[in-house]
Amino acid sequence: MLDKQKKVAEILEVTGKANGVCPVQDFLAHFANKWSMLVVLNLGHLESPRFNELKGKVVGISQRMLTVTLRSLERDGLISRRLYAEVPPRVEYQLTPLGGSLLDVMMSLGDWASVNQVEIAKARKNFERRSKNRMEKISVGG
Amino acid sequence: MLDKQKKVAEILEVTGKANGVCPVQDFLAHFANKWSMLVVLNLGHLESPRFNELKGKVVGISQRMLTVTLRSLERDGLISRRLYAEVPPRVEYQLTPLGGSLLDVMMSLGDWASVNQVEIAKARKNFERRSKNRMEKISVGG
DNA sequence: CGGTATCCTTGGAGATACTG
DNA sequence: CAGTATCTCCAAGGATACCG
Repeated sequence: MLDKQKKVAEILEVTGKANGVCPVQDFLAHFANKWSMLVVLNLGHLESPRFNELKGKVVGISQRMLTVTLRSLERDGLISRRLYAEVPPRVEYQLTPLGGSLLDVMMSLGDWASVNQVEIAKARKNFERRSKNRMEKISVGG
Repeated sequence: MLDKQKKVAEILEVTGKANGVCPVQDFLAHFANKWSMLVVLNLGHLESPRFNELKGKVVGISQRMLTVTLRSLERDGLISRRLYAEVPPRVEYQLTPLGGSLLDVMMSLGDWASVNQVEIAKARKNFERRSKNRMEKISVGG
């Protein structure tokens, strides 16, 4: 319990210092966009998929966003890109070991989200109800 | 190893179905903003801090964004808010058990980020170098 | 097939001023 | 002290058309 607090303190310690950025914050700034983690998950599932194969799996992504996302992940060393000099060209993507390690973290995050999504939804409903009551008191005359 | 693939498959399975959203995706959509996780971390570190105390710790946050962030976390049941009817008013925030469980996940994410930030930075430098070479070939005549 | 290039929209977030 | 209320800006992301 107190170990936990201490560990949090360590993580936050960096944050205050000159130019120090919280690792969690830093992570989110880079990877917490609409598609990156979905692509990582799909690459953990498929084996060396091609561009359009991936596009088919990542439901709703546009060609542009898939390109942007893949470049960004490649840039950070999470995925590798292999271009085969054929006509028409073939490009395959796969997770690097680094990307694979991130996949583990994402899975425990996925676990947490799966387990607790009901409780969160419940909390949200409760919160709505409470604020609605306040509204009703105000708008009785409407 | 194959267990891992299978688990990823489960997480992604929801995604394809009608109105199904990937838990990871869902998580990010709600919590992956600029301040939420920083606030959660700070609440894991401090004990029942007051509004301005928190504002002092979360470096760079504005009054507005702290309010917005706290409301959102409260709405999702991750933190609780206690208002003491004093003059001037005193408000204290703390993590709920749900929020505490999220803190654990964030800490393993923080671990990953801390351990791998060097490798990521290196990968990024490498990537820049490679694209710069391409640029130089193009702009020789400039 | 696997991308770029371009234009456009939207909402997250900052700055500032005011309040119970 | 602990917030609201506005206004504003910018960059993430979508739509569409073209390219090696």
